[in-house]
Amino acid sequence: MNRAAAAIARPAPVSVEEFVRGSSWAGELPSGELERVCEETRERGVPAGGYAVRTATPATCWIGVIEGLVKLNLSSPDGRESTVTAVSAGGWFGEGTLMKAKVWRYDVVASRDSRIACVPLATFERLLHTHIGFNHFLLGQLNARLSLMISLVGFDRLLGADTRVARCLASLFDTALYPRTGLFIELNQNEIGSLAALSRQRTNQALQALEKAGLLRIEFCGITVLDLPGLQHYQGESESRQVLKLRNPAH
DNA sequence: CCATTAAACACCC
DNA sequence: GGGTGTTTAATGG
Repeated sequence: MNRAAAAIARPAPVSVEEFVRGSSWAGELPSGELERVCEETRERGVPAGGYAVRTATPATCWIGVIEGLVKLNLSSPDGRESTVTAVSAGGWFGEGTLMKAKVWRYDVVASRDSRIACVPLATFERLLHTHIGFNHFLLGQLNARLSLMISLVGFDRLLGADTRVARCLASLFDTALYPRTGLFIELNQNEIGSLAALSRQRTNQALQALEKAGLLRIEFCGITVLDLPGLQHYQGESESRQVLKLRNPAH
């Protein structure tokens, strides 16, 4: 097991300690406390396709992505899976679970070889109870997450397929939640479909439309975003009539 | 009808 | 061998 983790951390570009010290909330802590957090935080390697977290298991740590990309997956009883969002390097997740149920409500699957930082529950609770600056960070984080989720519900209910793919991809660039997302997103078309709740071939059509519109480039096992504002505001033609049907039905 | 999708294909990294 | 692009038949609004 440790062999795998060591193999994944090839040249180890960023140590856990460097990662924690470089996090946006590190500045909210006094130096002694930050040092203690660094000592208590453990690193874990997760190979592509491996689980960082499994649904219905106890949540014992707050998790930051040092390197790689992980997907937060919901699964239905019949075995289908849907990706709620993907967390890239620099992102943190699980604070809501640690503060409430303390049982994971989703799977977290590495979409490629990843390294994660695990802040133990006890450490997280100490920060929560003793540092107001950390609380400010958490409020911002929860607010950003809520905002993202409201957007996602809107995508599902109001948008057509092409536009939904565009917005779901754009949502991965939320700077508050995912501070260091590069323009290349290493997700295959199956995974993008899972994000937008679409089949693979419909996703492929949508991506081709977006590429034709000059908003992104389709790569092998991923896409490169060329025009992020364009993706955020994209409105396909075929969708507009579906939206019209929903607008002012009585008038 | 029209759009979507699962299944099955043929490429090609 | 898995990711991609495309076709076909089946399905559902």
